[in-house]
Amino acid sequence: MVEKPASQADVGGEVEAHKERKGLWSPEEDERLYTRITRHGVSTWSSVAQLAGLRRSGKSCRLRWMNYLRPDLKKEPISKREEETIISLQKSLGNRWSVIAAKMPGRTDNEIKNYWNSRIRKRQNASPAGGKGDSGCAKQQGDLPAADDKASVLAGPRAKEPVSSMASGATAPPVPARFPLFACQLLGCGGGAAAIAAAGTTESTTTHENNRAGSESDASVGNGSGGGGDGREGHYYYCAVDGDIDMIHLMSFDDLLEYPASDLLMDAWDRNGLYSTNTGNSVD
DNA sequence: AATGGGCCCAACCGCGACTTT
DNA sequence: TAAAGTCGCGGTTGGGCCCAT
Repeated sequence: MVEKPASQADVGGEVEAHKERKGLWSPEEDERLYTRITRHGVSTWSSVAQLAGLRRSGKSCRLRWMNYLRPDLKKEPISKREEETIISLQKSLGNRWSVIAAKMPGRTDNEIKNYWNSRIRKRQNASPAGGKGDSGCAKQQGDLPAADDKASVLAGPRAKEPVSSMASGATAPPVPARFPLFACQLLGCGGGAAAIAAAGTTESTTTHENNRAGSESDASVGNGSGGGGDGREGHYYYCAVDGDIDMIHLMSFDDLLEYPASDLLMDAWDRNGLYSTNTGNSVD
């Protein structure tokens, strides 16, 4: 993907040494950017470009990191379940790709936007009946309105909201220590998984896959699945994602309790780190 | 084997919001 | 308070790949 003609890849070339480069990134540029960010973090993106010795705009560096180099990105294709999430969230949030991406750990807004534009929208246009023709889960999606609605509520009416800022690298707010850590999964393919965890700490156990760069000094680096406040006083949520849960909904404990117990699979950890599975809706 | 069209994805562009001075 | 700098978002584009002809 990053291959390019040699004429465009002369990172250190003398010709046009001061001219900003555009186009595809070479492996060497990727290496420089990755090394720079993982070792020193990000102060400003324009300085990253400079200090990494790249003739790229800060904007371009940011885009490359966010969409390709970030260690917490998923490399595998978007799954059926994730596709359903995209459809569901797009329906409730519109084309707020960054907000949608913030609810899908490891996925970027660009990736989701591309996926939507190239596949889902096209398919929906092809089927006049509202674009649900191909999904055997359409009914279940309709039967689980809460997931969408809650996502919508938590996203809030404003353009700026905390989930989005987490995806952009903001620091997670402290999570109240009194809550046990748990993750739950809504039954039914339409609803997909709902995973949520409130932890005694904001670290390690709740992050998705890895958070290598996130351990660096700058908060903008590789924040994993993140977490944050839900915008309502006194409520915090935190995401927990494991290999089987490839998408999440964020909700408060109160929101979660609105689901009937039969709709929930609960994997739970207590605050001592003890794990049990399918414990029903007893989140307390 | 050549080629034309469609698809997919990485990256750019323009703009608004936010932050800093 | 205003201006400049920076960031982040959504829309769009360009090019490579794949497949049918």
